[in-house]
Amino acid sequence: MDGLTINEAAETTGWSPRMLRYIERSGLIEPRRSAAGYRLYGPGELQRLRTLRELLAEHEMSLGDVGFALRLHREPTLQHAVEAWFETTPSRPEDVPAGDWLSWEQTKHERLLAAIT
Amino acid sequence: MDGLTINEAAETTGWSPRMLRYIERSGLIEPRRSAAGYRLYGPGELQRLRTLRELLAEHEMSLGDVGFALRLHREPTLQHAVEAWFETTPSRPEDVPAGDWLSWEQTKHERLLAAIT
DNA sequence: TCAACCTTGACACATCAGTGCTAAGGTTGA
DNA sequence: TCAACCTTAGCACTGATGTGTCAAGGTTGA
Repeated sequence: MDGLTINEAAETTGWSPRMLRYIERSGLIEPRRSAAGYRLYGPGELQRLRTLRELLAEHEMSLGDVGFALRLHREPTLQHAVEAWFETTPSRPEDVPAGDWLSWEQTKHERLLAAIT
Repeated sequence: MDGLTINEAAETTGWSPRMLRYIERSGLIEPRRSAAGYRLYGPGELQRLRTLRELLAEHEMSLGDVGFALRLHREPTLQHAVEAWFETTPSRPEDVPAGDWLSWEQTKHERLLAAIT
């Protein structure tokens, strides 16, 4: 059975066995299994587990954040959508002649009317 | 007072006023303020608010996720750290002569001993 | 002036993330 | 064989997210 079992991996990485299972369910690090279903952690997994701890500690982020970064990494569509949102400039009153966009956005009363309709 | 007030912005974007304040505290969209401190949403903010809703709905993600993506966008250091973690290959037993890494990782008993010491 | 709006602060509640622990049952190796 | 390990499932608790609502007090505009 080459590879460390969950308790051994926990010992050498500093995570608790409980968290190793949780990290696995989060899709971050999925060790292979022995014939009987035991988790077997190889050197690669152990390294990823150790650096994962540093990553979280040094950059004030959560497992969920890493999980999302992984999604961005694997889903180009998602990455593009998010970047497109960033491109939506925070404010550009020049796009529309001054004072004009407000009328386009409708006046308060017209909007209320529209809401009722 | 050019710009929509919070309730007006809520009406046209579909968010509740409560959520607009929440989104602001999350650092996602921060409207400018009038002299008296009223939030004033311009066309840019309104657009971002609308597209934000679509982004969340269409990609099964949370405001926290967008916030983290924004951090990645603004902190190259963080982005590099995360990418470096992804590079840590999920498993590469070839790096070390077969059966060797296990001894390097110490045997179970040696590790237990080390743990006590 | 005064109704209708705005502000911040706080209570409340559901859901999820993170984490520990126990239970019931299978695996392993000296 | 049997102690020591593994598995999944589930209860439980803290803290954060997401969201509503109410209170006390300032702003605005007809």
